[in-house]
Amino acid sequence: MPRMNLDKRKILEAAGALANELSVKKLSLNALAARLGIKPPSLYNHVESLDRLRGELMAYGWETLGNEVSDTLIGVSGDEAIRRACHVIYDYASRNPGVFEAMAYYNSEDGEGNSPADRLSDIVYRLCSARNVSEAQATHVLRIFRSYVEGFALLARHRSFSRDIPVRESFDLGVEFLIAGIHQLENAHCSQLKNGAEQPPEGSENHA
Amino acid sequence: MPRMNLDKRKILEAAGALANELSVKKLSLNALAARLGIKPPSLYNHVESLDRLRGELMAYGWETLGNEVSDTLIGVSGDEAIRRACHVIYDYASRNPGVFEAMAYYNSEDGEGNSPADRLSDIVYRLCSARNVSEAQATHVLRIFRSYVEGFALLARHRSFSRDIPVRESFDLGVEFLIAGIHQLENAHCSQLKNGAEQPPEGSENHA
DNA sequence: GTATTTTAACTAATCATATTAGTTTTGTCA
DNA sequence: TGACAAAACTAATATGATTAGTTAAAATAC
Repeated sequence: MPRMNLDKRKILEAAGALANELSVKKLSLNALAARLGIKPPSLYNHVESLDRLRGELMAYGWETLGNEVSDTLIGVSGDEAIRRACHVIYDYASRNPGVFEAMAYYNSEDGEGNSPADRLSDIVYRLCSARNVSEAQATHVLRIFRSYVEGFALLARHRSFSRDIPVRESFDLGVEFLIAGIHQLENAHCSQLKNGAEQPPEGSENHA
Repeated sequence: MPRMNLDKRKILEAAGALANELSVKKLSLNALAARLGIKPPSLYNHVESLDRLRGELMAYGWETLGNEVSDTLIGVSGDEAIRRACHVIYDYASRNPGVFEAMAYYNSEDGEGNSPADRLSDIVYRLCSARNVSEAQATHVLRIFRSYVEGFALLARHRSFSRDIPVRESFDLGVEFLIAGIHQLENAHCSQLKNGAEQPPEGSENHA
């Protein structure tokens, strides 16, 4: 009978914590209600259904992550911006495995345009147009980065990687591969423009 | 009372078909039993639990995919082998979205060492050692490829990509980025060996 | 060929969880 | 203060996984 002072935020935070502890698929209304100190049916005053809750958790995760990425990129540009964005995403996924799983699974199906994918789009598009990479190719680049980063985070979460070789190094190397790929695009485009001979990309500067 | 002639294979095929039609999370014993012409409890003569079934579906998917990859690679080597392997995986994921989702989600947690990830390992390791890429780096390369290909397939499945720009082109471009990355590693290693100055990698040969 | 054992189907029952219906309580606002 | 809306509750329903216990078909032993 007492009133908890619940709002969407508190509920999503509790749901996120549960998802991180148990995994999304084990996130239940029972467990969530227990954690919030209410009975399961009371949740329906705040949420339409369990499935919808998962969808909102996804949106909440993207929003949080989008903010973290934005914060990291203040005053940073060029390749370094991409690197940092990738790292922030990867770290977020490590810290919030359950929420990140929701973000990957419940992708954009349930309405809720995923704003931070949009935010990431912006970053990549800006970086690409700062170089001479066409918008169509920027779209390719965006898809490639998202695929790599999300795929890596999911595999790492599922412990699909043996642990004898540092996982973080693999991730970083992949990011450098992709950044080098952008440079290739840029150079290909430049040499087209200049109509000159093929100019080799410089390669990543900091990797063994 | 009549006896269906069920075996694991038939059951997994029906489960796979259902997963592809409905998605893994909607794969239920009810639906599966109905499709097989038996009552739900009878399934327990063949399968330990729904969760275990999903795990076996994952293993079955990896095995099938592993065979397809092997078949494709007969008589093919070098970069082309990598390209083909990536395409086969991507096609498989497109044809069997539900099963592939199981393969990504239920990764190796539930026992069942995933043999075809091993098969892919073999391919990548062989390709790397044919060049001068160390074993540790081959591990990085393997992780990077898996992440990219699985991540891309999942995002494509979830329709996270706008459809105005061909998705397949994005995928192919990413594969070329990663192949170029392997070449970079190779060159980096060669120039170390020769103790020469840094030699810029040549870049991928066939992309705009 | 019959008897025994195992296998795979069944029905009936249980349990967990999401969800709905209907009620009560609490806080807000005129 | 008194009406109203929001948010909690209890009780009930539905669905789906799972278990218990039963029966019939196939395989095996004699």
